[in-house]
Amino acid sequence: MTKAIPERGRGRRLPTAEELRIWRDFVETTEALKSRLASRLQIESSLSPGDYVVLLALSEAQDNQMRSSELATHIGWERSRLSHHLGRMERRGLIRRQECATVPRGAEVLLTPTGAEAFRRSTVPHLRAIRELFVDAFTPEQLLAAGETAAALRAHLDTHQEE
Amino acid sequence: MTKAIPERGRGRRLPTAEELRIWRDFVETTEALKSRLASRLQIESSLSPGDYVVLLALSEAQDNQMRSSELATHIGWERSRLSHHLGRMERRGLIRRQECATVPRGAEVLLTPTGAEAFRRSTVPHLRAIRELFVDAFTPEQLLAAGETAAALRAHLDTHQEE
DNA sequence: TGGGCATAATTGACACGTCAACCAGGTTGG
DNA sequence: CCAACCTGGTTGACGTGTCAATTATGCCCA
Repeated sequence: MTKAIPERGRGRRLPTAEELRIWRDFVETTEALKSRLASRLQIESSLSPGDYVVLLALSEAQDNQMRSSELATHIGWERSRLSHHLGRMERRGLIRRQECATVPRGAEVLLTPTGAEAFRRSTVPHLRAIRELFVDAFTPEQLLAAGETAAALRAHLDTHQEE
Repeated sequence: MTKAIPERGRGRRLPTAEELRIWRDFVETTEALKSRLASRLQIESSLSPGDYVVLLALSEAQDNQMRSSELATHIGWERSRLSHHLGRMERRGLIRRQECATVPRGAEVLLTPTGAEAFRRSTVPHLRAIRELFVDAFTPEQLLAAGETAAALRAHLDTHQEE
């Protein structure tokens, strides 16, 4: 059945002009959204999106601290990326790293008072920006549709892992 | 009418948990999509997404060349970003820059045979990847919905320029 | 006992982006 | 005339991300 068109089946088909237009619109727009939010966060709180996710995770963690690789899996980052980022955050006094008592060679990442305060001050403006730039872009139905778009995409990407 | 709830009108409302969930899903997924496509392009053609858009623009340009700042506005990049990127592409022999005859202080960017060939070899695999990773994630209706999501978002971002 | 292995994390090299500063060459107005 | 500005473009500094290599530590087992 799927072989009805022998040499040009689904596996070889290229996107139509319309599909490509949607694709371009989609990437460009999400790109713009990301950068607008990043710049708001930077201006209002002197934090990058990366800083924010790290601070958020630590704020919600037991004792405001977490093992480095747990943190990495929790926020879905590669260890090396996290390591670089923690280095920069440590320089700015937002977090601290110390030897982990229980795990050999483990590093405990912990929120400093400075970091906790920076996060606390950033949340409301950041959430407001998310509402203004993202949520308010849609009607309630459109927002649900956006959620379903994301869900479909995610499911597809998850099942089609790189071989 | 919009003042029905005096002190907590639209201007102050924060996203609900559900809105936030959708938001996070949306950014994370688009992020993953972008990186998956970039890595396919890299593996299959040794090009970055940036390379691709530059090469695409030049391929479609008159005589395979374009003034630097025209190119920048055409693909929607800042001049400085383009300048840096062209430097890297020039090092790899994909493009060349030369003085512009007509415009004082103008730089003409032109496709080299190497660049043209690299682009030619990259298109089909790249389009295929777009179909596999993006288009095939959706039913036709979902794809349209994704297009409308992008359109609504873009319209919103355009009208709400940074003040 | 002493290789090999696995795990946890860091490091270095390099691509990419942004921001601000800078460098030409006009044009323009006091 | 020349200073003030505008345009086109580059540069440097720095934050960010990926990949591959490296370091440190414990474990397993021949």
